[in-house]
Amino acid sequence: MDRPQHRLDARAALQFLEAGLAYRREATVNWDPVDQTVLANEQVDGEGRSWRSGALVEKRQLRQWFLKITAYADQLLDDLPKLEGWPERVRTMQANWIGRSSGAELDFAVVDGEGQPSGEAITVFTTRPDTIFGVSYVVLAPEHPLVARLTTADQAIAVEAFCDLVSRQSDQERTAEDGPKRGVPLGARVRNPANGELVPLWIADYVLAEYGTGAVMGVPAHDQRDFLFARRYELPVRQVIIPEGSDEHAYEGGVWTEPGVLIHSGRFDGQASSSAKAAITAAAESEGWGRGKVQYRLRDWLISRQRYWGCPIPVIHCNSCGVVPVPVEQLPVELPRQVAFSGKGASPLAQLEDWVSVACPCCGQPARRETDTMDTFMCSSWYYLRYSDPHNTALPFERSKVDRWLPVDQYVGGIEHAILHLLYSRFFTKVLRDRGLLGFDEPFTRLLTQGMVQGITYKNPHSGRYIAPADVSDPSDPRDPNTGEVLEVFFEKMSKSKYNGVDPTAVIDRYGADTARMFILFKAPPEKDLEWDDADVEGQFRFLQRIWRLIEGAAERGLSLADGPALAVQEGSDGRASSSTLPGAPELLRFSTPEECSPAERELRRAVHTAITAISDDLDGDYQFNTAVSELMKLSNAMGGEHLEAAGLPVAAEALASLLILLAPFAPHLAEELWQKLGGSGSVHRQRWPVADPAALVRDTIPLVIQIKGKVRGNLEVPANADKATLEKLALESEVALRWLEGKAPSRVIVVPGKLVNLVP
RNA sequence: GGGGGCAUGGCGGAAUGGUAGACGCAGCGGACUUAAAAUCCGCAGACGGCGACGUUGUGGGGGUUCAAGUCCCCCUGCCCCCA
Repeated sequence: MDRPQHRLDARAALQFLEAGLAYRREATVNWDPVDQTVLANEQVDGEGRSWRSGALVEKRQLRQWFLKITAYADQLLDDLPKLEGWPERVRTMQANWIGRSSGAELDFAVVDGEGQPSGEAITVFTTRPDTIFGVSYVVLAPEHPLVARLTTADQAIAVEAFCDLVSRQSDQERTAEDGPKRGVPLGARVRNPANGELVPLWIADYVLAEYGTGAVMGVPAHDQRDFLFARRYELPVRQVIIPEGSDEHAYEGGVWTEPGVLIHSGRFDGQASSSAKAAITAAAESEGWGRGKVQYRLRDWLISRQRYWGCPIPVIHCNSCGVVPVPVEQLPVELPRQVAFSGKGASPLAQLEDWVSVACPCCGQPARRETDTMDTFMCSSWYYLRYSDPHNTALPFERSKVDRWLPVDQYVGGIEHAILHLLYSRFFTKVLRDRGLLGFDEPFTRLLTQGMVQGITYKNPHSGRYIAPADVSDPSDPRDPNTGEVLEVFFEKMSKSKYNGVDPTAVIDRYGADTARMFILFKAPPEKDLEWDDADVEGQFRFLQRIWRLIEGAAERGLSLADGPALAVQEGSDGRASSSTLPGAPELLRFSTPEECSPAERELRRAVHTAITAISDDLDGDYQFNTAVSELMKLSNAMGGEHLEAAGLPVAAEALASLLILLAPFAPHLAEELWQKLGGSGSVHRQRWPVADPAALVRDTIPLVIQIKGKVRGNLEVPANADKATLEKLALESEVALRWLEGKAPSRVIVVPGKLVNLVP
């Protein structure tokens, strides 16, 4: 199957191989024993079952391909503050996902039955080296490579049974803080390097092989999970940190995880726990039993998939040359057409001997193709770069083109991509930058995480059944059509099983695309979930009809955009001649001086230019489409009734042209049609965006708010240009002030010009 | 358990520390109509008052300020992410 995208994806993948950022290793993976395939963590439910087969997922060790995203962990974390155009919460989620924590690796020597060193050591990772004197046991992950060797004969059966049990659990189950902590002792002991004590070695479900060193030190007095574990197995709990100013009985029977002061810690007694972390790490380094270590929660990215669909990882395995990249001229690796989908076994590709057998590109000896395909997130991590150079057949993209168009100014996606796609794309960008293929650090300058459309949902609280809205006869008193029970009503993500979906084509057939679009924009801010409400759709439709009647009425009265003085043939700033209205260019509008306008005209112009200001602002920077639509409504209200008729042709034409140009992005079809109806030249979508005329916004008088001790007590119409002293004088003389101050002079007067005067008695 | 976010009329939602509730939906009253729909005009947080107005009000409790939905602290509830 020839897939151009695969050739390009393969090229991208080779970049990682060449950079040394792709590797293969044994990994613990989720294995579905029924479907015989690997599952992603997200595809395993809370009970540890496959989302597809329902089988209990097992842990298996398999050789898989990884991309070394951890090599970029620091950059991915440290560059987050630069992403000022991203929502704070997405940045926080990425920072938490990367999870950089500073701590130490400490070595616990394994001892034999007589307490003598056996020559082996367990290295634990901890963020709390300050608590090492409180260690009462050391725990390995059941998958830890030393488990088998360190298990004593009398524990062997128990250990094997436990490992088998744990392999059936999901990571989430294993590490949940409120879940049971289970484990078994191996029989061996280790020596605490700080105080020489011998403590038992255990394995437990709450320690993961993939995190840190796969081993932790158990400090029950200062870690919640260690505490639960110790209590269950009656292991000692020794407090070594106490809250400052308290004694060692301060939290007996509980856990203290906050900072404090060290006790029972030899030469470190009395130190603050914060400084003891560094001091104990330094001691470990100088004495050779540990070292400072920065640990990440982020794991390398497992990209192997045992699927037919997908781009094959472009390498060939040769017995003498090792892993050899498929030469560029042989890309893409074409997928075979004759495939048996048994649904079982490894990748369907692995069963096709003809396809798998190939000559090594290096030495020509018989070799075998890689049969794993790549995770689909590989493609989505760089597709946007291709848009800068879509017709290039030689390269995925050319640097000059990608540097010209990228990074993406405004990216839009759901919050569900906060970690996966958005983190992978940032990783790709940094790698390709370091390979010299592009010249920027981040792929997306601004990010909008849009909300979901939710549908009205009816549910019978007793039976738990969902009821289709069509079956609810009276929405104001929703009842189950079968039983008559009162239904629960709420808005939820649309889903077939909940009968709460909305068919967009039905809405468009009935009201048109303009209504549907405006409803969506108006109903809620873009980043919020939106509750689909037919009554609101209807309301939006009414608004567009009002505009239609407004324009039609104007056209019937002979108003035209073609012959008003407001229209001037102008050359646009881009040099393209366009005969268009320039409603906002004050130098062109001779009628715009306040003296030449009637009071009604000035009022109308103020409404027009207020709308221009507000809508332009709403479309710039943070997108506030909902308030932009409400400004359109205000403008059309201000043009309704007698208001438009009372204005002369130039002002009326300016108002009409402005309304349609402002409306065009929201209701493009209607705006264009009405533009033609009014005799506008060209297309409404090719007009210059209006610029507000400051002179039109000026008022002679403004309502001044009079506050007495911060409470609004009245209004006063005052000259708009009055200075502070005048405003204070007017306020003090006002009827409101006389009534509330009862003749006494206020002790304090705050004047906010243009807004209010606050008189404090 | 940790981190993040949110909380405003009957509903969706507006409010650079400066008149809370813009705009809309639902509602109520009126006009038009034989009637209904559509349309147009008006009312509308709550409580009190015929009214002018007054009191109160942005989840709860404190604080900063002449002034707090907005800033700070504590609490409650809901949502998301991570364990």
